[in-house]
Amino acid sequence: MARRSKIEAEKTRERLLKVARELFEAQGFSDTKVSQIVERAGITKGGLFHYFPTKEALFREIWTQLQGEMDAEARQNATASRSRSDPYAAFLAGCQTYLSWAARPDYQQIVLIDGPSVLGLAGWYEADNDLGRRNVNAGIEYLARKGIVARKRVQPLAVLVHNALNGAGFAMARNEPGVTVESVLDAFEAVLKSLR
Amino acid sequence: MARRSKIEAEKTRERLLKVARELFEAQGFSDTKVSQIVERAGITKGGLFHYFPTKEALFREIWTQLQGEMDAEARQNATASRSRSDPYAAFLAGCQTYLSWAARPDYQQIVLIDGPSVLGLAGWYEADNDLGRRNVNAGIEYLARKGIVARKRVQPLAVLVHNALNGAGFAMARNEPGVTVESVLDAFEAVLKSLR
DNA sequence: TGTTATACATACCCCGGGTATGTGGGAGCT
DNA sequence: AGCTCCCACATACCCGGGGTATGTATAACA
Repeated sequence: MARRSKIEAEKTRERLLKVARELFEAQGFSDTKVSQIVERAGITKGGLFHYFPTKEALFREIWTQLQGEMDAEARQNATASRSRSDPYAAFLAGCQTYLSWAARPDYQQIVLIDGPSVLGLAGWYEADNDLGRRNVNAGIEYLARKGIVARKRVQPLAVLVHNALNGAGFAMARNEPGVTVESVLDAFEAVLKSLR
Repeated sequence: MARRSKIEAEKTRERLLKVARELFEAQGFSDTKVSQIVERAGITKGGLFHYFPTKEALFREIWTQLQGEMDAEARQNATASRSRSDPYAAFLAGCQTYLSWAARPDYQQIVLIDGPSVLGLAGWYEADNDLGRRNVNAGIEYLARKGIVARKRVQPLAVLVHNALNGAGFAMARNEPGVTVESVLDAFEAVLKSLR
């Protein structure tokens, strides 16, 4: 076999991303072998390494892709309809979106579990700061402007809230009794309300 | 070389644990090679695999060891002096201990970063439930008995609080402006106080 | 003191990520 | 149309690293 058209090539690349994402989700990064990926994609190792320099680079692109999807949805929900005029509602909407993503198995395995170990603490944090936490920061900032929380507590509170949501996803994945998207969001709102 | 005395053997095993722990902390699990460990420990691969069936088993023991140390300190601080008569103070003391551990580089790399990816979500959660979260659960339970929080919110709140503390350690490691053990604990207490 | 069990050492296997190189056909130019 | 170049893969190979099979000398116990 030899060279394909540019359209075919783009399809191959997308097929690699799709197949790898499925495998990474199901088996984790280290248990997913390059041979498995290329087999399912219908090509050979040479093809994969033509598009991605390393297996880690492939993972990184999938990681970014997932985060991007989540961010897009969070932005959309946060600025939707009635939330537009109510910053607090926008904040809650963003949190809810984030929470529902943190409950997804693919998001957990790829972003939350393998992400830190594959990308390293620095790399993971760098990208995560730009996405998940921006919404949280905006929400806390709003509470500070309203005088509900002290300004000096904005940063630590944002950290606490962001990670509280992150970890809640794991608990939901385990089907812990009494821990669902609804109950967590309910408890979360109760805490925020008590702040007001 | 051949068989050593039991005392020597125990020292060898402890040396392996000590050296591996240092390497796991500095380089992470996957970047730490068995050859590195045995070289620093002054033996060969045969020796290591005599004590530990796999590299992962070695990691698991170190993971458990670290969690045990943290748990011991948390228990001690939670039941110390004046905290003994005040369950709320005991709860806070336990949280503070946990927070200070979550800020430690070794705890972060081994328990928080590599733990989930090496041990898997199930294994990590299983052990973590028995340790870090027991204290948090006890604290929230106490607040529920006092009627401060609704009983149905005990589980989700415990999840939120536990993970909020977990993630705060990462933020501190990054030297984020305004995020220290003191400021986080201050913000954390503010939230709890508003609940009362 | 003889026997056994044990604490390692030595040599090896094999899987998996990555590389070096080949090749055949599509795209552009004339 | 035909020639050339380049590119999308295929093939073959390397090598590092986890794990194993086996050997061996000595401590421990009878």
